[in-house]
Amino acid sequence: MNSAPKVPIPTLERLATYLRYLIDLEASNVDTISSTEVERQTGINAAQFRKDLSYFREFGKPGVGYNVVELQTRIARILQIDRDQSVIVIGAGNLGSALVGYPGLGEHHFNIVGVFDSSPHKIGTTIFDLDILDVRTLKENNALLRARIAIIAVPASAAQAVAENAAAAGVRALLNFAPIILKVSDRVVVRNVSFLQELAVLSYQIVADVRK
Amino acid sequence: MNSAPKVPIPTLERLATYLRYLIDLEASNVDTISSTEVERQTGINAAQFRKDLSYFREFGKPGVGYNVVELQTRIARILQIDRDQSVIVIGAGNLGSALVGYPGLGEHHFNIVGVFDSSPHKIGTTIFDLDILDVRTLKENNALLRARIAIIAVPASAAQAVAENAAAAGVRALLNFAPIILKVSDRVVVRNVSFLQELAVLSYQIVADVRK
DNA sequence: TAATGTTTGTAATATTTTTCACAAAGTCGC
DNA sequence: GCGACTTTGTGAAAAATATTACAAACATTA
Repeated sequence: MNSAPKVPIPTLERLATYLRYLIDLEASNVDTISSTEVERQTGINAAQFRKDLSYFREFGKPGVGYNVVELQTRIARILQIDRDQSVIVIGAGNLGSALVGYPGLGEHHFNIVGVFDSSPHKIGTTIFDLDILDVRTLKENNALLRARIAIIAVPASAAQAVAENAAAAGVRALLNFAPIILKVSDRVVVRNVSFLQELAVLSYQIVADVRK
Repeated sequence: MNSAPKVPIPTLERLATYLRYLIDLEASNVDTISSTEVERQTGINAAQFRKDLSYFREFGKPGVGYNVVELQTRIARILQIDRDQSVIVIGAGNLGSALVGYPGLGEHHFNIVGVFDSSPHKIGTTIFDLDILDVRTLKENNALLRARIAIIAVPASAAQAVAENAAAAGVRALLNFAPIILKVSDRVVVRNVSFLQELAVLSYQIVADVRK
């Protein structure tokens, strides 16, 4: 399906960073930007920026730089966030709730269309205008909701089962907040976010006295 | 200060993963584990595991494997999470609040000792038994709290200023949730968590049809 | 104790990612 | 239009990270 030379994950991560930055630039009425200026403002090497973009044909004009609006549009299209995407959140605890209420998601076309939980105390109640649904009805509900991205914000003990149910319900991508390595089919992509891992690395770095 | 051969960041990240896994193993009364078995259960290459550990002298016994409790203890010490660490949370919105209430942190010796916000509606109120303090008093308060790690959960527009204040207040490490690249002194280490970035990468990967 | 099997630690190799360096393309002032 | 700049896009080099492969260490069985 995808015959393009494969794009490194770090490049994709940086594309998202560039996009944020370009949105700010547009708001400041800057219409052109050079890779050198990107480096000055983001700390990301200018050649890195150019190489990242080079995975997707030409963007810039020699001697001038990049058109802010055009680059923004193209990166958004590459990342598929130029259109609305349905996302479901599984787990309506503190973290799940915070994510449902995070306005940044909607601003970037990630529309949360469903929230699921297993607790009878939560099912049927509402959170940020969304009904909390029974996680046991995930498959039936997602047949209608058609979300391809799920955010897993349940305890570690429930995460693997939830991941499998999500996959069976047609979900193709998981953003996993549970501190566990999920085993899923090749058809499903996973990214993990672990606060503890991040804190642990910082904790080490403080004493290791790493310099930039 | 640190003359040890420098440890790759990916290795540190994996150490945190191993630690979680070892805690589970101990709970299941497993007392010895081999690198092959680690690979089978976590998907992390066995040699990778051994190499990661090799940055910190020997751990295992040829022909046998690794003692679960001992390895756990040593990794915890390496990551400095064998002792209590004070952490402050700046920003008491949905996300900041969720973090304050996240029990996993305390379980791993990350003790949240202070929560700060700028909103007069929040200052003086309580969240999970902690008073919300005025972010303008960060420096004075941290002189007492002595946290070296701060979690930044404020809007992007406030994050840079907050980071600078935290650094001035003696904070040495920042876990930044704001979608912005912080500019801080060499003495401060930063790690960024961006939900949008994670979702954007997933969003790309769904259509790029990446296989493992 | 010897033979067999398992597992570690690491040197060597391979792969991935980043950075360098420069030709080609474009701008600007005169 | 010409010369002096600026900036892109990308091969080539460098650096970082992951994997392979294997000698050495230890266990186990007989």
